[in-house]
Amino acid sequence: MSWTDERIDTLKTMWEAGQTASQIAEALGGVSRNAVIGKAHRLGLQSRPSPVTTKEEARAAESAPAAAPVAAAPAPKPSPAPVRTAAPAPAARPAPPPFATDSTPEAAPAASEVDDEAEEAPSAPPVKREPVLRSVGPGGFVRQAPGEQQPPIAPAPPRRLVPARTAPEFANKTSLLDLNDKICKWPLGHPGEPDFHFCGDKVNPGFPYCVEHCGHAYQAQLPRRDRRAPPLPFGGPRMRLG
DNA sequence: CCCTGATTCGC
DNA sequence: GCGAATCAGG
Repeated sequence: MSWTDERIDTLKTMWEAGQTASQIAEALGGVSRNAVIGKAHRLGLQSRPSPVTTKEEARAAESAPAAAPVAAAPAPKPSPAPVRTAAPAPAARPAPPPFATDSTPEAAPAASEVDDEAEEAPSAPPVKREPVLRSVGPGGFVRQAPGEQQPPIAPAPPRRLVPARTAPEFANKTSLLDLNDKICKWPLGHPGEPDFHFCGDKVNPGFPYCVEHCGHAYQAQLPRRDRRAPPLPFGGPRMRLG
């Protein structure tokens, strides 16, 4: 695999969004985590919150919160003081429903409301996590262990980078940057359009999609005579424009 | 052990 | 430029 502009763009975006190198490598495919890191550095995307802290940083982080902030004894060595911009928290972000209740009434013409869907469970302890389930997909597809085989490129590849700016009405929807191993990556809409997003439901464990979309992605073979023309979910192979 | 990113260095 | 190997912290 080579670093096409497209892939580089994906790398940049995901890297800046706080996705880990492993996640980026997996999303890109065909490259290792190291390759992603190496490329990121070569691109100058250097140094995000790294688990590895230098001794300088460690001391700074240690003394800073404790000591009075006014002290500010300028260290002889310019410690970068890495500012943790924003709050990445890439992994744990299930479904932030800070719905913009105010008015943004322009687009989303046929958007049925979902706000009555508000989460209940006022004090429900979210203790139960996926207990190594082995499920059988709805389409009758054969369940495979996650490591056994790469999932086939089922629907339109989520490769196509989402424009960084998504219409605010869909800001709470699952964007490329929200993708992780626990949520359904089934694309909805078309890349490049403002309402393009991903399903975002909880995945069928071991699969990149939720149970419902696994049923779309993995379909048991039918006898040929019973088979109809394939649905071509996204218009078939991408056309090259220009 | 697992994970993470950083760095090196042969290609 | 690339990325495996290696390093080093969590």
